[in-house]
Amino acid sequence: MYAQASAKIELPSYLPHQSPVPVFDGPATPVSFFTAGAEIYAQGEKAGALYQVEFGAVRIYRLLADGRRQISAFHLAGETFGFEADATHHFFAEAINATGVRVFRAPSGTDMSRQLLPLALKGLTRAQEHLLVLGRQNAIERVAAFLVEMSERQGGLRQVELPMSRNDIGDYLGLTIETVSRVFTRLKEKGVIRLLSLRSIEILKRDTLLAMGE
Amino acid sequence: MYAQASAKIELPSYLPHQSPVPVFDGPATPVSFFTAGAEIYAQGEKAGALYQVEFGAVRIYRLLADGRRQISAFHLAGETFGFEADATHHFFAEAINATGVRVFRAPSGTDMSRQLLPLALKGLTRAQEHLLVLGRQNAIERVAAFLVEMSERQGGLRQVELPMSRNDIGDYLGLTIETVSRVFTRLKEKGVIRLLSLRSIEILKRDTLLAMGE
DNA sequence: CGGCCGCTTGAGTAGTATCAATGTTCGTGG
DNA sequence: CCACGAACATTGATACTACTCAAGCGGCCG
Repeated sequence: MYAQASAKIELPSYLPHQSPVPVFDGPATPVSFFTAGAEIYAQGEKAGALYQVEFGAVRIYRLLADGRRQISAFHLAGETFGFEADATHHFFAEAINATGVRVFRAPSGTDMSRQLLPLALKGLTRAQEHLLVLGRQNAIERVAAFLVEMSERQGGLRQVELPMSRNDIGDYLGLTIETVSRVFTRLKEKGVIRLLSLRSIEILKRDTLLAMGE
Repeated sequence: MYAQASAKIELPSYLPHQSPVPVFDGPATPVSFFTAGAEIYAQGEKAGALYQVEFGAVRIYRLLADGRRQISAFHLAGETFGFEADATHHFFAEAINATGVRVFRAPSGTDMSRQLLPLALKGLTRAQEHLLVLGRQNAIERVAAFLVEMSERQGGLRQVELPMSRNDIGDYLGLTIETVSRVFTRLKEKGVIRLLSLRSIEILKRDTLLAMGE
């Protein structure tokens, strides 16, 4: 459907908060460009490569047979994804916006354990913390936790860029798009946040937000 | 509160389905015994050791300030846990029943990456799959997925031992104890499962259960 | 055998999903 | 640069699932 595009990519307005340091010492690999919605890899595909976001954002997700979707992670500029427990991808990866991804393929025989372990452990901790959000928090708490997380991942600034749609946020938080929208409205009414645009919010009461996200 | 007990441990009726192979080649370490409810480590404690379940079962969890609890994982005989992204434990670990745990401490300077990476990746995949359950499945689907998971981890047998209480199951699935109980009743009424005892079920219609758990 | 803890069952409610309509934004082409 | 259309987001009304509160049951241990 969507193919890789190598021309006419608009640069997003937000920049990497984490400098994209190569994952391992190897030959410089080219950057692949993906348009909004383009698939980077699919569940069931053969795995093996590592992917580092240069700019843009990526969603990692799984589907149920009836189409219900759970996004297990977003990856922003500087972050690495794509490692798997076996030779197969267990998830889908898609570009959310126009996105640049650097692909690394370790020469066969190379042991990447030392480089990969910290990334895997970081991901594991983040996933387990997200389990608490999905299992035990209500809609307001989930959205608050999400906004705090996005803020911290963007350097803790007041202004937070949300590269993803309300639909993506819902599928990340286990909520419907309508509920996400209503919570945003309530947070606005309470003066906790302000919407600069649909994809850009300003945090006015950080403490309140932190307390909500628990 | 609960201290390590070294005497009068009852052996549980279920056996390891996975032989407890030492995690790394090192001096044989003794087995620590924990009574039901005993803490193995706490959130905030200094991490560093690895733990392998010899017999019994362990729950890994986090708490919210108001006491809500999310169990992120159960570990059965043969499984290894306790590795962290940094030097601090981010979760609590408790024995569910009388449990034997072998503790490994790598000599300082040892690089365990090769051994740990597959474990971390396995845990990451399992956590991400659990996100789908918590985020997008209803009560019946969650319980069905749980029973299938427990069955598979015990060798795919018809009879499944549940070492944990309904409360633990609820906190793992993001449900209340009452809802878990009601779902068990419905599954019984539908002839999908049969309760041999509170902690032991027989799967009568595996296909139905698989379809429910998606 | 009695008491306690864990489990089950029931009634009522809160919170989120669903369905539906309206409003807004953004990208395209005139 | 503006107008249009499609996709995305918000708002409202209603339904339904799972939670809360409460009472009763049952197995297990002392």
